[in-house]
Amino acid sequence: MRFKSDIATLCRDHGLRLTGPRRIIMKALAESIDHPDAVELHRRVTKIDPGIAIATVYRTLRLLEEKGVLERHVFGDGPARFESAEQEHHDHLIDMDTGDVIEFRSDEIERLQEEIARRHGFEIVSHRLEIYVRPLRQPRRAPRDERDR
Amino acid sequence: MRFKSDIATLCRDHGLRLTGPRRIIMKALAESIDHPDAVELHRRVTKIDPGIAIATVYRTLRLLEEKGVLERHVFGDGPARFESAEQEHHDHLIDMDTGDVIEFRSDEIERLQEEIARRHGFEIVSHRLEIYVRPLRQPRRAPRDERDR
DNA sequence: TTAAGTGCAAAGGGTTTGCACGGTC
DNA sequence: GACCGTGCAAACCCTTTGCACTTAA
Repeated sequence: MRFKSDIATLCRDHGLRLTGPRRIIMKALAESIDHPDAVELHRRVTKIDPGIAIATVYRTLRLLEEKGVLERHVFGDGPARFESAEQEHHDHLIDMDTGDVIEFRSDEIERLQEEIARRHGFEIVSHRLEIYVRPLRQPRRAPRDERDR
Repeated sequence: MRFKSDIATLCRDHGLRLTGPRRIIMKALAESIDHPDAVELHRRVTKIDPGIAIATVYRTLRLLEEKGVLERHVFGDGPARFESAEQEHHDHLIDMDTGDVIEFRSDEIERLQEEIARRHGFEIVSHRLEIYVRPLRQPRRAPRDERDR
């Protein structure tokens, strides 16, 4: 997860004290390449400092969300998952087999949404587009031992 | 909420017993023009029979969802809200001022989603598009019969 | 020094479930 | 008469919160 600036700067800029737990939690976020939920993140930080309470993880996540540093997503009926808000807007493909999240962006879809909202007399505050998917079976040649059956 | 058939038929077709609570809950659903959640639905049915437990409402909703009669939606981080699954697929505009839900459909967006999923090597299982909106100050409301396609 | 941050445990909201009783088929 | 459905209360999961203690600034 990429942030605009380093952790100390991020805290200073938002009026947050740079505490031990905070540093570890934000470092774990920065090193995440996925979209972890609070429990998973807590698992990661307690490997470094087992004393960190899950309440602190929840508080830090909420705080960073309020400051606009993180974005919160709820896929299906699962727990909230987080990603950096400091990147271009995008939507998500969710691989239902693995839970993996793939980011994508479609200007065309964005434009159509604007148009639909306007046509109904609204302006968009935010939106959420999630496509729940399964891997396509690759068309493949049958291996030798599967032929001629 | 419109169902394909009457309540008795709906139950029989899905192997469900037509009990008193069930009849009242399904009648309340049929008469709903909005997208109620379990608590709101419970409020409505207890006006007719105050003895109906909220657990029964939850069980009935889950059952009907599993049978493919209802669709479950979670808007924002609110409670699950339900609508008939026996209608054409559509997406939702959510008026953030009132909580009202407006249905819309865009074949163009559907097509683009298919394209995106395929390009990433996936097939779509389901998707969810929610546009959170606020009324424009000089609203130009779409006529009732105007379509998005 | 002192307000912000923390750990812990308890509480919260929405939803599900175990149990014994009651009603439908 | 089976067995499904129900009411009730307790349990559940994820998340927040009250409290007393600790710590960064």
